[in-house]
Amino acid sequence: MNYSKQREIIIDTLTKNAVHPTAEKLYEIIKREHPESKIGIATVYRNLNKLSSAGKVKRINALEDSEHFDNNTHEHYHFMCNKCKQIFDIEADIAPDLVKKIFDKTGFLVTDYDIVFNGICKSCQKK
Amino acid sequence: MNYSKQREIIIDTLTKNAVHPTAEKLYEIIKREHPESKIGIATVYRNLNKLSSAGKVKRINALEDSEHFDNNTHEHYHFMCNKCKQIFDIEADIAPDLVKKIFDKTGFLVTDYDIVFNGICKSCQKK
DNA sequence: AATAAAATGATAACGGATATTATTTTATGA
DNA sequence: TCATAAAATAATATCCGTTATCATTTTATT
Repeated sequence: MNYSKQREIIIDTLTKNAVHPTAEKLYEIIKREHPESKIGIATVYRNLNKLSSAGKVKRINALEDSEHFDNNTHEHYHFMCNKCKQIFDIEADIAPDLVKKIFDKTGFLVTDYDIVFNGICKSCQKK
Repeated sequence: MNYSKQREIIIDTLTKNAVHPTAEKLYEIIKREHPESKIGIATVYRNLNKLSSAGKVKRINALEDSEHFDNNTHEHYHFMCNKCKQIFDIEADIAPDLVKKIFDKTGFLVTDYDIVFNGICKSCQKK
């Protein structure tokens, strides 16, 4: 992967915005914060795809219309609040050894997975 | 929900096809098996949405372009093989008490979730 | 500096899903 | 059982997130 200014901005912006933005959201932020960059939406999609194939970004399939992205590729899950629509991190230790358990039980080799819980977050419950 | 012949066919066909079809696939099967029914694709989508809101059908977000549906609404997970693209069931006991664990740990109230593993199934590994 | 490979911007195109609308079917109850 | 309102349907236009295309620019290599 060759260097590009745009990719640097994309990675940088995703890292600074740990809110798990969609490609579109990320594009908006970049346009706002780097108006000189003249970056195109296709470039954002192209790079997020490339980075997620390379394992440098995690794609989150959030039971919604569009995908979200996360610069944290360490094992963890997500929780999306149905009211405020925010996405929170959930530590992976609530369900240990999933890959091994599945292999032992079924012989299936898990290479990737994505766990997204839906519900109401703590602060939205109080409202 | 009022009765309709089309909805009956949709439920019936989904029940008989435990392969977790997409709306489009289901539509094709119905056209083939009930050519007299003249069912429209929008009706299939409309009913699957309605049935899943009513909890009578489970929507599966399979890290793919389109959604799949499952008539089995009991708690279980899914495994999608990257080679043969088949979707298999995984029993829920590999990760017990997720909802409770999340609530205890974070205060978030989980109302729904969807776990889809990706990888290579047993028979595709041999090839 | 010359060249090839990679990346970009602009935008057309794709495709899954939904909205629209006129029509038909179902449920209700007089 | 007929009249009426609500629900559902078929056909299709539309929406919108994402990808493909392609001419141009940038990066890496020698």
